[in-house]
Amino acid sequence: MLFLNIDSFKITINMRTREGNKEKDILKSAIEVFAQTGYHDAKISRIAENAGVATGSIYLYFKNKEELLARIFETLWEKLYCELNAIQTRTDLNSIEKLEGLLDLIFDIFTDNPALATVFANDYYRHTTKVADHYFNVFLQAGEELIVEGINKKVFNPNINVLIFRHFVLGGVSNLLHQWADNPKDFPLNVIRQNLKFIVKRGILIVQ
Amino acid sequence: MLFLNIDSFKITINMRTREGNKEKDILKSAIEVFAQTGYHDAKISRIAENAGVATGSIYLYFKNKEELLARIFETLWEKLYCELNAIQTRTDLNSIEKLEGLLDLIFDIFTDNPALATVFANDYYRHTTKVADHYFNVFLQAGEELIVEGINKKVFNPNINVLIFRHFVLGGVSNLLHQWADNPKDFPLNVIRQNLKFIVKRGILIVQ
Amino acid sequence: MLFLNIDSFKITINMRTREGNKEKDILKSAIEVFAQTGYHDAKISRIAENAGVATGSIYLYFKNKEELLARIFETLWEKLYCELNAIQTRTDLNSIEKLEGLLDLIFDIFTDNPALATVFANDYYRHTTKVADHYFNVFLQAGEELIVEGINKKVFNPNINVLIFRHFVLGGVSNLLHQWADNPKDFPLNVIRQNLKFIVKRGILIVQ
Amino acid sequence: MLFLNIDSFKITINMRTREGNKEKDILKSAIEVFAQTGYHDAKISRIAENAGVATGSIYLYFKNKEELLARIFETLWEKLYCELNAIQTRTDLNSIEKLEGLLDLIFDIFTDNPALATVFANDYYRHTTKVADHYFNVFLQAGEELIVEGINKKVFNPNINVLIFRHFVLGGVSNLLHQWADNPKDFPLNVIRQNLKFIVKRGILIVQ
DNA sequence: CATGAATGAGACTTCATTCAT
DNA sequence: CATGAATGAAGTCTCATTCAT
Repeated sequence: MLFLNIDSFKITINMRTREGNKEKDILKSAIEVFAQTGYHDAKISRIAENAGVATGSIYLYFKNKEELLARIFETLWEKLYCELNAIQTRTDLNSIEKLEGLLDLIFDIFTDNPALATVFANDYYRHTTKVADHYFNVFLQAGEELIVEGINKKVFNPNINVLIFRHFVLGGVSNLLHQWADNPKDFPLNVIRQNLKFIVKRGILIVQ
Repeated sequence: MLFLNIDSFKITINMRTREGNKEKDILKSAIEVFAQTGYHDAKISRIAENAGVATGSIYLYFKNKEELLARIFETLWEKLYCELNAIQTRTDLNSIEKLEGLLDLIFDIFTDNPALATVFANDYYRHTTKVADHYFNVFLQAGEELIVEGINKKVFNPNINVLIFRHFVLGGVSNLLHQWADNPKDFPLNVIRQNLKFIVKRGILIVQ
Repeated sequence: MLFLNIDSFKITINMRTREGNKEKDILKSAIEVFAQTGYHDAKISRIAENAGVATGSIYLYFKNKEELLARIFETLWEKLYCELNAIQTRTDLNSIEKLEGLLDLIFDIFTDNPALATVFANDYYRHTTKVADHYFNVFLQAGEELIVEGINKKVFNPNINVLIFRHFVLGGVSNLLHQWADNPKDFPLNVIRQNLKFIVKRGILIVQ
Repeated sequence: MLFLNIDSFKITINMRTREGNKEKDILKSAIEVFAQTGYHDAKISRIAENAGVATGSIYLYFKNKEELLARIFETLWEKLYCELNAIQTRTDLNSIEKLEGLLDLIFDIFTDNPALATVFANDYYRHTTKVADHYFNVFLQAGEELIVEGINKKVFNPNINVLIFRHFVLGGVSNLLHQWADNPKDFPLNVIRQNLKFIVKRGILIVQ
């Protein structure tokens, strides 16, 4: 009896917190609207409507419009960083496979949410915050380590500047995803992925 | 004496207005301000002040803010297209040299005007117009032709999707130039250029 | 044991709700918050938090924010009116003593609740209601009667316009209390009280 | 000829600056609207409409709504201070006449602009700024000096605390003007002025 | 009675664009 | 052609109030 009472009490408590996670709904909606119109032309009222909440509700979960964008990227980079770490610590993969894994990772994330690619390509650098940038750099540095490891193992070309390589590949991938998100029928994603890996690998591999 | 006074008075007044092409001054100023603040946060009044003209004068030369950005890129792509054509028609260069020439072309243009790289990376896709896009595509297609020619001459890998390659390289180059424009001390431009060529070539070349 | 547990559980729950009069808690809290921030900048949520109740609970006791302020003053004027009546009906006091008693009355009330002086000085006239104003006027008229009585008894100067005198003294007292509530260390309340009585009675001139 | 040219040049310049002083129009309108609705409920759009300008024009002359109120009082206190100084330096007036002159000064200013009295009574203390407060205190201290001078000349009672006297009289005067501004028909201003001077000087008691 | 998440109306402020001079 | 003061439309954000639990 006592347990039952306590349980029903807990249930009562939980019912007060929203069932459908409104915060996630808003973030999802914001990504879509940001992708469609760009950060500046995205109206809070439209994000709210698209999320199925009232305009004011946005401000229960986010301090302002800027934080909305920042949180999108914080979440994104954190997720990417965690999954990259999982790849990095695997011992059953060689450096080439790890690099391919990293590219797959990026493609998988953005395949699940194409709008994110558009928002990243158009609005990230202009509107990022210190916190979001921190997460971004942590992720990028983990990526760099993967390359450095490959260089040390004499699999990747040591003459390539890692920082430049990273910016080049990131820009290329981001642009490809951006174009794909805007016009997915022009080329299938798996074709992009294969071509990309080929270009990246043949570029970095030591040619015998 | 009287005339002289009046003349010198007029001259003083005239010195506030530029001798040269006011339209060019405005475009130059717009590129700078767009680069600094982004298209949306760029205020017409600041572009005018930076150009040494009155706010209203902008509208004597440009229909509106959007056209200002559009004209920047129309000019840019047109110039790139012309110079690429000059390369393309040369008979003393092989495909590899032509590809390198294209990359050099892009680097040279943006080296002369780093702000342009920032504006392109951040604001082009969101705010371009049909006309600007037309010039852009004409330039890109000329670039594609150069690649196709190389494939036909069995210099470039025929398995690579040219469209994907083009988007990848363009995104990569643009991101590199953007990073460099924001932070030119991180890596010298000639190092970027060399690395880039190496990555692009080793990626696309048929390995013997 | 089971019952005991349930009881103690309920008690724990109940301890979060106040034992005492929730309506009074809210009014007390409202006075504090109104004094701190002014009526307009006072947030209902802050009044609720400060009172130890939920935001929505305010509306169980008060129709809206306006009524909160109105009730504060209704209570105040009613109390002042009752106590003034007690003075007025005393036969052991002459007119001068009754006037002093009225001033003491006002000082005593606001000494107990300095925030009230600030709220009165800043927000009463702008946000009062008909009901609160009615109570206010009833109190003021009782004060006027006291003065008229003194005039009839040839103790107070008959040339003084009673209405003007009342507005002048009320304004002066209210401002003094307001300044004191904001900065109680500048001058002790009893000094204010003595000076005030003196000025009201004798003015500023040295009497020959 | 030269002079003529220069003159006509100046005229051209002056014609560009507005003829009707828009800044003053806006301040005048703001005082009216602030008096009618109070600072918080005064809408910028209504102040603009009332001033005969567009909403956005307000912001050409004032940083924001707060500065609008601050400038009203800065102007007011500065004017009062200057005129009080003129009185203070006169040698043909004794201390009593100077005190009366100060009260006349205040009455004259607010008679010209009754709304100002309402705004002062209701909104000054809550919304003043450091700058406005500085001007206010400079004026009040000049008033205090006048009283101290009277005390030194054995005309005013030395037992009266000057600070308390100042707050009392200021509060009383302000309340009287406020009541009068709201309801000017209840009592004519000259009656208020005479009664006030009498009470301030002589108090309420019949002097034997 | 009590709660506090959700609502949405409304105001301040910005800034691209205009137009009288 | 040139000017820059003036315009006014439109979006972000706040907060009193409600209502499902």
